[in-house]
Amino acid sequence: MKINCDENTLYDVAELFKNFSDSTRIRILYLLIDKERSVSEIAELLNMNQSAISHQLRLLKNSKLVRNRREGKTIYYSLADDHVLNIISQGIEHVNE
Amino acid sequence: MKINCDENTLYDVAELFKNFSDSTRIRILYLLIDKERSVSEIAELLNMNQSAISHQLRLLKNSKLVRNRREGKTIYYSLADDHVLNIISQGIEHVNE
DNA sequence: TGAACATATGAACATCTGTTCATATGTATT
DNA sequence: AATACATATGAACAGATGTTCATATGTTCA
Repeated sequence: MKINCDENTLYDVAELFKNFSDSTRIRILYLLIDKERSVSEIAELLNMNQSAISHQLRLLKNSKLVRNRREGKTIYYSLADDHVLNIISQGIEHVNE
Repeated sequence: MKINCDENTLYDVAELFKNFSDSTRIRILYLLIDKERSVSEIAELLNMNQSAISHQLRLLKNSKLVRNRREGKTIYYSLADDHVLNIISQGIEHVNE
């Protein structure tokens, strides 16, 4: 495999992986592989408070790894694209060896 | 793609990605894609001091992402396996879109 | 053995990060 | 409009992280 990229790209890559480097965020992303979920649902599943989840979702949103949509009072988050899934599954593969 | 893993695995995955989430470390890894390199060579290429590089190499070594071998006074580091390359190139791909 | 060189290591420090708490914003219902 | 509910946000705090400095370790060669 041939790779070529400049230094700025590598900074961006580091930023990208930062999203996956925290257990809360990666567990959130993992939950979203299944289906879209509301903030409170995620909070409950991870047994964490709503604010913590909300803060992390904002980071993921800013990095364009998740999207959201409002339905009444509830906001549903979902994965932005397949890349996210691919990155996570590659990580899981690496760990399971 | 179907994924199934337990919570502990996700913690490990977060640990794995932590290695790629710092620009110094990812630039080190990127340099090692080419070929093995000594600590001082890496330090010079990244324009950083030897100690900083050495500390980061230790982290990468502990995570088994790099290996090293001694040749006289010099210690050469290289990527541990293709996974590392795969993860980086996937990150670059994602960023270049 | 002593000097020179390459790397590793521990302590100290500043910065970054994740969580909590309190509260604000936005929506639905009465 | 008032209340209840879901989410977002800012401040504060503790703990983690990355770099630097000083120095230790390990190797080679004279």
